[in-house]
Parts: sequence; structure tokens; C-alpha cells
Amino acid sequence: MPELPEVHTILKQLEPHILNKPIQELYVSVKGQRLIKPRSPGDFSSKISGRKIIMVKRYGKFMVFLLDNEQQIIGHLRMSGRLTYSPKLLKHKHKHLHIKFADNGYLNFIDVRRFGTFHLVSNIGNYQGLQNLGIDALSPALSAEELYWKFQVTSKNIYKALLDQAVIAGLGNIYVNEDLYASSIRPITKARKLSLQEVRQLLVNIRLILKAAISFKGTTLLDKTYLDSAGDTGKFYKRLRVYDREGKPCYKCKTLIKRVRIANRSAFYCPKCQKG
DNA sequence: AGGGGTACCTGCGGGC
DNA sequence: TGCCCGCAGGTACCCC
Repeated sequence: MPELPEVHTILKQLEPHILNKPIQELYVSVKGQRLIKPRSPGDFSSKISGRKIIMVKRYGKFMVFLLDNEQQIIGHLRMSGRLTYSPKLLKHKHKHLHIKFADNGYLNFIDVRRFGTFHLVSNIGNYQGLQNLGIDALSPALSAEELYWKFQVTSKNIYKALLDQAVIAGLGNIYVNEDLYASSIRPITKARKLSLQEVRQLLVNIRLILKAAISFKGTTLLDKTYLDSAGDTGKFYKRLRVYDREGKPCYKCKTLIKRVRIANRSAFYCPKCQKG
């Protein structure tokens, strides 16, 4: 579920509630076997109790909570994870973890499918998930030339290349589909076939769409899996042009949108507007 | 190297 | 009504 705009929204909303407050304890439900590292809730809890979160950062879809003793909690929401803040203990069927602060506030992790992870590390540089991460899609450090170069040295199609977090960090299925539609590129096009000019335009569209999605607090689909930290729906769903529109008319040319399976995921495109 | 499949989970909607 | 199937904003791991 959550891609860059959703993770960004959640962290921005949480920040004022969780920064610089002493942590009292960590609670993990018995179901959360794969959820945390270290695996022992007691171990995890004792290592962070008394500490404060002094900074929150996002790398792609990863969330990093920096503690005041230089430990970091690295979180990933995967498909259905949510984070909320509550001033009181929250009862919820799918709440698998919370951090209780000394002021009695709670940071809650809710996750229906239980794919999400929270890892406590002392050296962020050794964390595998971040080592393999490419430059963040919204980072000014990412240039069209670099992206073009990465496309030149792979034989992947552009759909898989954009989903590859080592190529560009932060995009997921919704925004990749929207980016390719906006750029008139078919998902199955080989990434290396794109000209530098086309990559420039693609990167412009990626950033425009991500920023617009952030301004709408992300995208919530019909199943309501994603809700922001305040429990609200992300209103960018109103702006989706191609994702989940199979069989519906293209907004530009009225041709019916097609769906193809690529690597067990659904790619949507307009067969007339998107060339390749 | 990259494609494809599976696995990790729960829940929902559609078809029969 | 109920069962079975496919599908879901992600990623890691296997085999060819």
C-alpha cells in the first residue's frame, strides 16, 4: 500500500506528537513474530525505554526514527501497515505494536496483512534494506542523466525498472502506472529504449505526481486499506488517471484502458496514448 | 540478468 | 447463503 506520498504524509503528521518525548515501553502482540528485530519484545523495549525520538526521516518507503543515543528504529509499512498516534491506549483487532511515551501517548502500528517490520539498529549503514536503496524520487540529487544511465544498463521494462527500489526509491504500483500514463510510455517498453529527453520528461512527471499526491495526503482506494495517521482517506484517488481503470475510457482519447500482468502485478495503460 | 513463481498474511468482491 | 477464486499501495527468495 503506502508509497512515497503516503509514508511522507504519515510521518509529517506524526512528528509533532512523537518527537522529544521519553519512551516508556514497547508493546508487541503475540502475533507479531516476524514484526520486530530484535525478536524479543522485552529486549527491544529495554533498549529504547527512556530514550527519545529526536528525528524522523524517510528513505523511499522506509521510515527511520533516530533516537537520542544514536540507535535507529527502521520501519516499513509494506502492503497494509498504518501508524497512528493516540493519547490513550488503542484497542484494535489488527494493532500489533505500540510505543508508549512517558506522557501517556501512544504510537500505534496497525497492519491487517502483517507484512510490516520494525528493526532496531545501532548502525544504519549496515542495514541491508537501505544499502540497496537507490536515490529517492524526490531528492534533488537524482538527475535525469543518472536515471537514463541506470536505464541504459538494464534490460528490464520500464514498469519493472521504476518499481525497482534500487533504481529509484519510493515509487509503487499506483504511482508507476500514473507516471507512465502521464509520460505516454507503455509499461512493457524496455527502459533502455527511452531517450534522454523522454527520461527527462518522465522524471518531471514523477515529481509532479508525487508532489500532487502529497498535497492530497496520498491515495486511498476503495478497500480503505490506506488511511493517514489521523484516520483520514488520501484524496489523490480523485486524480488517478489510469490505475485500476481497466475497461474504462481513457480520459484523453476514450480508448478503453487495458490491464496486463507483469511479474504478478497489474499494469494499466491506454493502448492508444501510451506508445512502446 | 531478468523473468516468473512463491511466500509472507488477511479480507473483500465476484461468480456460480 | 456460502464456497472458491482472484486480487490487493511490497519485498525477498528461489529456480530457470
